[in-house]
Amino acid sequence: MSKNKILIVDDDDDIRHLLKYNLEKSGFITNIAANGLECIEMIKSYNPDLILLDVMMPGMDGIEVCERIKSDPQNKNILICFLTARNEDYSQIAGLEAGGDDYVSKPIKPKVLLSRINAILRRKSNENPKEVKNGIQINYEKYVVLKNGEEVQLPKKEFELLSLLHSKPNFVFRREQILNHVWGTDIVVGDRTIDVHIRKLREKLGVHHIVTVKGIGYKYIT
Amino acid sequence: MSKNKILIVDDDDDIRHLLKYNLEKSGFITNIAANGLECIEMIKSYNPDLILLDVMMPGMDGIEVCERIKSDPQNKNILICFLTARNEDYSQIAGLEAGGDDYVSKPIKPKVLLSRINAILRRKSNENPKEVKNGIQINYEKYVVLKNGEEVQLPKKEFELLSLLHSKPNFVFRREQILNHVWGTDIVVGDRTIDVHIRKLREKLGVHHIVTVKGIGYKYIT
DNA sequence: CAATTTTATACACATGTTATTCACAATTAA
DNA sequence: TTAATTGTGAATAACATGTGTATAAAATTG
Repeated sequence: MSKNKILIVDDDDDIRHLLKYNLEKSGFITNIAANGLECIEMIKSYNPDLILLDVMMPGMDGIEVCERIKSDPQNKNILICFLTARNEDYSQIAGLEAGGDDYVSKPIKPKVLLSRINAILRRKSNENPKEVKNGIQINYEKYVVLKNGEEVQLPKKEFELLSLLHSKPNFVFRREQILNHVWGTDIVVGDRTIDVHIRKLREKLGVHHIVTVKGIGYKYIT
Repeated sequence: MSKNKILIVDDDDDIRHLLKYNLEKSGFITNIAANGLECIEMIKSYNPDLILLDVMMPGMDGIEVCERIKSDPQNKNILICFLTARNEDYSQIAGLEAGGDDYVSKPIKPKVLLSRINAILRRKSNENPKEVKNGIQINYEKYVVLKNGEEVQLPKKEFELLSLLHSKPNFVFRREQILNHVWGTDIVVGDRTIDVHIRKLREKLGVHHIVTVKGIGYKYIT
């Protein structure tokens, strides 16, 4: 698992750098933004996994920043953790929290923050376990396959077929199972269809990843 | 190895009894439940090894029943095999399948069901890698045989034949039994067919693993 | 919305594998 | 020894899969 990138957004310079220091010491890659605008501009280039977002900021407040971020489907897998001051109104945050994120109250205790961050990331990584298997990594959200780090765009059916096989490495999927999962039960396709898609995958990923088990089906090997 | 207990859960009375009849004929102990609630109530007292669980049922559907069962750590070694109708949505089953179970599509052919059940049970009994029997180990998921740790790919019939013999080391299977299990009861093959397959296995695994019992059949020795 | 490109499927045929048969040799048990 | 049974080599049948190409369907683009 590669290091997680965290974007710290707070108008207070001291807090920014305190957090940066602590998080980097714990192995995260960090970057900082002083306000909502900077944050939004930075997302594209920095592509953080998680944003620590101060709620109370001059100009655009954290809630609004969050809404803007989440409104772009491209960012739907970016996690947001609010930093809230004591006495802050939690009602709005509560709503967002239902979306899966979290918040930490100031004053921030590094240990608390850290465990909170780890919890969020763990939750997230459980959601879509994208381990690398045999040089092939699948990103279900971006709908893209990484072959030795290099992005390979696969058409829908090929992607789904690979996902299935990849989800259980070394497990032999019967042709019937493959049909049911990738094509669905009500669709009838010729019996060469699976083979053709397997061929395409082998062309794109290299022949050695998918192994035929004659009379049964196919398996993705590690 | 004691007889395996199977709990059959389906709302259709005919199917329940058809399955019960077939499975008992094949040597399983069975019990039936007509819906999810009955099933769950029955688990504690009956303690099945495997549950055949219809997906589409009035009230609680099979998926939910499964989730409930699996949520209790006590039941974690109960196997679940879904019975699915054509046109059923497999997306949820896919996830559960990753847990190690399987499914059979309706209309259920007794022979398919039986071989599926046996595969699941074998897979299971193979899970905790106990002693290797005479240097030969079978991996039912990968559909390979490990000969001193080295993978050997066997064709379907050879694999099934070996699986059968291997499942009960030192037990002599009569030729008739072998035919029934590997070839099925309605298929007629010449009387040299078994021998030929045995020969192939001996070639691939070494002659000393399978012993002929003249006039009776064969056994896999440890 | 028509043109174009991409993706999905079909199909015929090549290829390779697996299953089976058969004639006959070897073995074994009585 | 003999009759039954099993082992074996080689031929063939049956089958499953790979592949080139055609076509259909879907998505994209101007």
